[in-house]
Amino acid sequence: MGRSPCCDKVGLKKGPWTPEEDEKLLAHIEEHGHGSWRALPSKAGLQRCGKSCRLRWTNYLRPDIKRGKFSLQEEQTIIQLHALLGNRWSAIATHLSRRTDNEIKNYWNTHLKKRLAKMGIDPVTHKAASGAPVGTADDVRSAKAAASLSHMAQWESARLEAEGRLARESTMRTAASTPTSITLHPINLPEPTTSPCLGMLQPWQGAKLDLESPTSTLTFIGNNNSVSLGISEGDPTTCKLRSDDPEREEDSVRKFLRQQQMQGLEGAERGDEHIIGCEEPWFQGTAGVGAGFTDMLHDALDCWGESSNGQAELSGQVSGDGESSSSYWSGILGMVVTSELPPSHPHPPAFL
DNA sequence: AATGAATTCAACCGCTGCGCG
DNA sequence: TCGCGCAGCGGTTGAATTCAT
Repeated sequence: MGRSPCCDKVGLKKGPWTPEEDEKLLAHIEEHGHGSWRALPSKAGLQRCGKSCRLRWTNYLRPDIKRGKFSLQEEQTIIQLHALLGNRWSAIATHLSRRTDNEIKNYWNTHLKKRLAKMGIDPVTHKAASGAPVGTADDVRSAKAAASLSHMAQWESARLEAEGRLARESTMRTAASTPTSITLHPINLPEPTTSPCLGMLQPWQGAKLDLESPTSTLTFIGNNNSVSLGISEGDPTTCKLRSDDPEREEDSVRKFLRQQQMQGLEGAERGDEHIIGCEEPWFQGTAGVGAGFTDMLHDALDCWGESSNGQAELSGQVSGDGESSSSYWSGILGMVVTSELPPSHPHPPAFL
């Protein structure tokens, strides 16, 4: 670090791009691809640094960019993903494939953050802000819903981390051309556990490992190794996939994720999968999670809205989407708000 | 109509992670 | 194994635009 910025080179232009520069960059990339960004400016005849060119391309010139107002669905997706991923804009952007990370970041900072704050939700933690009005039964219900959002976010975040790690490793191992889909082979799965700990994961079992997810490039090749999900003895709240052997450990995580997937598939066969108009194909696979979050978020926002000005603003934008709520996820929310959620599971699982 | 405040968003800056020699 | 160079990411800036008075 401490390296001097590439744009410090004398003679390199900074600031807004001119139409002529855009044209040059566009023409060059269309003809040759971007190749090495560092080498591109000289090849394209631009007095810019490669970094600037890359930024201009990815944030503005790329032909597949969707510009303009964000739809309600996109807003929901951003809020959900932000709850799960935090300020990882590029990761969020992969789920809104036609939006750039910069645009999403800007939109969050200028619109969504403020709106959540207005609703009494801390945009950082996605929990009810400390100063949020609480008192009525609805307020209490809202607070619980918000708390559950955060709780779910922790669990899901841990799962996504594990999934992402496996995806990276899997990608390195397979090193195949550019497979973007997962090949699932039938395997012998263990009976679903009745552990109270894993029972907590039931809500996520409706979420399949998505076949098109940009973050899910796993390729599961079936094998007959036994699954051993380590449950910490004496502490049912600690779900830990443990092993002394990294290989077995990875295998366990893989199978754990696959178990969730298979059960999700079973759910789909039963027809109890609900999808709320997610734009991205991959999202449909994980709609259980997304829709659930959406519903819960809506529910929480609705509750707050009844006692705040935020409702008017939000309701004005909510169309018929809310109609297609998931009974599955409503059930989860019901479990939460009626305090059936065991309070003894305060920690997300450690997918180590 | 003028002006200052607020908002938006393209672009920059600095840091991190990864691949390669 | 280590160091370098590169691409990519997230935070920040500031010019342009819109809004309020």
